[in-house]
Amino acid sequence: MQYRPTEIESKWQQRWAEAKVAEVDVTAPGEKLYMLNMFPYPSGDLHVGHGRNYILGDALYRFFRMQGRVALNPMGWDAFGLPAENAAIKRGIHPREWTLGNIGRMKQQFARWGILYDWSKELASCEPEYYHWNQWLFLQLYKRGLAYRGTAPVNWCPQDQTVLANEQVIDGRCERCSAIVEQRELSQWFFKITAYADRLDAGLDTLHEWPEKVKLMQRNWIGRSLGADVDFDVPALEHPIRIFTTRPDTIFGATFMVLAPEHPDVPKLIADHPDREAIDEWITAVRNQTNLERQEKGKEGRDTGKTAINPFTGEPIPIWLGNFVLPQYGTGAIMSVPAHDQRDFEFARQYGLPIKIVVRPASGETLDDANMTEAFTFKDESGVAANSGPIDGMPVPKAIETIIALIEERGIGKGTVRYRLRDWLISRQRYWGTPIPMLYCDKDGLVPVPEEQLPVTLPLDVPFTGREGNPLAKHEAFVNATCPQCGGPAKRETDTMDTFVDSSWYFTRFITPRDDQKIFDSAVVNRWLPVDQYIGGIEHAILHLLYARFITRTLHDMGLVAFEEPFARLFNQGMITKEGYRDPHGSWVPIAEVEWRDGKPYRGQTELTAEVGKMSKSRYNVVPPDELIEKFGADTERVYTLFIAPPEKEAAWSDEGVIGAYRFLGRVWHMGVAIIEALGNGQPGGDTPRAVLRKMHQTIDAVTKRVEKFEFNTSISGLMEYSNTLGDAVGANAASLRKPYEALLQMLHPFAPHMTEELWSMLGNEEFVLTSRWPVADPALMQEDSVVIAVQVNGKLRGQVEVPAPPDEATVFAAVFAHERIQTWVSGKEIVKRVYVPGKLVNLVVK
RNA sequence: GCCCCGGUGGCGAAAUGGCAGACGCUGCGGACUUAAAAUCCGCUGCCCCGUGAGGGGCGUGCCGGUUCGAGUCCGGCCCGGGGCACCA
Repeated sequence: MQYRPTEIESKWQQRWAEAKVAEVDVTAPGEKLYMLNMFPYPSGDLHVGHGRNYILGDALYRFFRMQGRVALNPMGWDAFGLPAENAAIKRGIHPREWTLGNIGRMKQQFARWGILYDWSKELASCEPEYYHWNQWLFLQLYKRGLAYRGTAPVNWCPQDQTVLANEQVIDGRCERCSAIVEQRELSQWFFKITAYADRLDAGLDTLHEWPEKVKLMQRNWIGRSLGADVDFDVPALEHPIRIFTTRPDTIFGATFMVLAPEHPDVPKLIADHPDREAIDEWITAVRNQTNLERQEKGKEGRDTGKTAINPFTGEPIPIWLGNFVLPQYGTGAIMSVPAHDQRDFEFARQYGLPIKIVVRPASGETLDDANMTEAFTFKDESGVAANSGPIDGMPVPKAIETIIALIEERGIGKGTVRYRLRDWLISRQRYWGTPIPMLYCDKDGLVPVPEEQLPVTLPLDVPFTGREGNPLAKHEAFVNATCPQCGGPAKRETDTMDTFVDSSWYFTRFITPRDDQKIFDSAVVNRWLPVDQYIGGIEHAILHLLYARFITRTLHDMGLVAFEEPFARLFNQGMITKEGYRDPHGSWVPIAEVEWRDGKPYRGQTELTAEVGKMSKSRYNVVPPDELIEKFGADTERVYTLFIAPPEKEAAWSDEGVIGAYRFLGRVWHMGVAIIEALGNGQPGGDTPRAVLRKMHQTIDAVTKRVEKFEFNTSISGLMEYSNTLGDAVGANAASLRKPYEALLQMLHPFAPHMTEELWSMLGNEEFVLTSRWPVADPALMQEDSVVIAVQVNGKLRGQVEVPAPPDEATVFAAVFAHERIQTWVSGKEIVKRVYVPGKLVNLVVK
């Protein structure tokens, strides 16, 4: 009987769907487990790289449900976003139609992979039933002052014709389309995530089951800095200028001050400057530069001709303007300590400003201040304050503490904490998103849409003409509304929300997705959340995961949820890459067009370069699952995908490697057929051989531990080993292997669910997915009959002896001395203490 | 520049401080076949000695340290990947 995966798989997929096996009653008793894969953007077709993500989640889900947990595994769609709108412009399909079509195809693909989702909980963020609550959430934040409209320099993507959040700008380019982002001064909607900076930072310490890497990235992004705000008197102004520094201990070395060109005091300071026009011109030029251009240009500055008084030395220091001082961070003004800050040092050298050393090495080593090539940055006890009056001789940390106390005493400033994090810009000048529920009334100004009027429905009948701004703004019926306060005419806000708003709370909605009275039921949500296991790509380390942590805290503060962290355990799977080919001009060559000559890739007469990279259509290196499943079955793809490498690692897809997984499943299949035949022949069962039983319990023990640790690759290799053991035994007495074989099927089920389900029923058992449990290892039966003891003398292997298990000391001694090649010996790790024989040190190592 | 994470056969990778390379791919040899595919069996880190059974040496990026014993722990380098980047 041949292994025919295709027939088996469609049969069971249909059966699982009909029986709704994954549907969960959220009020049912039992030990809950909330599994979640990050809900995908419905971009259309899924390739094997996407598959890794969902297969991994499904394997884990099946494992947990076999362990008796009430496991919820929902799936939905992050369905708003730019690609749908671009498709509409390019191909004349409505974004909604395009999105829903893609969702249909992706659902089919999930089914073909044998993935069990609770489809009764399905949601799509583009439907009014969902974005209604997105708008409701916005209003709650608005009420609490956490959503506000403000004017600020923002990132503008000229390609996508919209503003972007800081998190969506990568190396000065748009995350989505790679166009160079421009700075524009615009009035926009923000969420006040900075109000939660301290809690978002502190909360990271409680996330013990998150990858360190992700926590570190978030920590860097939030950028908590401890320091001090200090006022410097400025004779030319009526008020002092406040600076922020993380190194107040170096204040005696502050030899000049630098302001951002945007600093509010600048116009006054340069008002009577002889080169005022030139400086103004320079300021305008700097303001119009993108961050990228500023950095490329290097440091540039202008002297204002005015001075500030260093509050500790009492000396006047020049005030400069500098393009490297950021207006948005700190106070937009810095004290420059060129001796101990690299940027200040470079600036001082460039403009010939004085450098004064005020920290020296604790080691007593002297510093050569005449030939400095870089700043001496002592951040810890390795440095002590020098030339610094009251703090002279203090190690840096102590000096910081003391000087802050002095600053506060004198009333010229205070110790402060600053964050790099900036408010989350959530408005987008695009159509396909959640309308922001706000109105502009000539009389009442900015007016929120009353909750009972929600949802503000996104009109579907809009023209998609291309690049002339947001089509929503041209929809008269949408734009013109009535002011709920005065009853007069009002205009609707036409900006829509960043889709990251949609995804920052969807995990709470999955519990009660059809509730049309409220966003969710707090009691039920508090039972099911936090999510026990969250799975997704590392690309969301900052964006989605930070926003979700923020919004969850706001929900907590509204009294809607009891927890502050939405995801207890996080796992980031690695990408699947595939070799692709480029011609000498750099264009990608479809794999089908590559010819091989002397082991080298060619197209026509040109030799090609092989490259390994992310699968994408533009690279022509996508492996679609269809053919693969047609030929080998979804179980093979699942097993191969999990076996290929540790799941957190990037892995290169190998078409040859797939065959190994297929052969393995084939062997398991044929072994099963042989056992079933033997049982059917009335062959006496007989006792399972001890060695097989032992291997079974050892394997159960090992595989259980490995799956819990996400070590799917070694779980599968363990099962291969075990199956090889069974394969060797099957010739002797197949009928005696029923139990050990069933254990193999049980452990293999999360990886190859269809085949194991089929064999399970061929063995006459009840439906697997509904009844079977994960096997439990018996430690007593794992014990070996004998133990091999390696005898080492001075680290060299001298021989081996075998004694019955468990080994006792006397037997080991006797056996070792009886061994012809061993005259002396000593200690091992587990049984014996170390023993010294005259002149030699010998070890016993228990294996 | 700062901060992380890696470096083991031809390839993907295993290895609570205890016989490095499990498991799989590739390759080679064989069985089956008219033939091929598929399948099954054997070998497969490198070098040397031996006709053979077998034996010996070297091996986890480099240098050093701890230890009876190091891929694993410690110190210093080299190389690769990732994150942040005028954040004061």
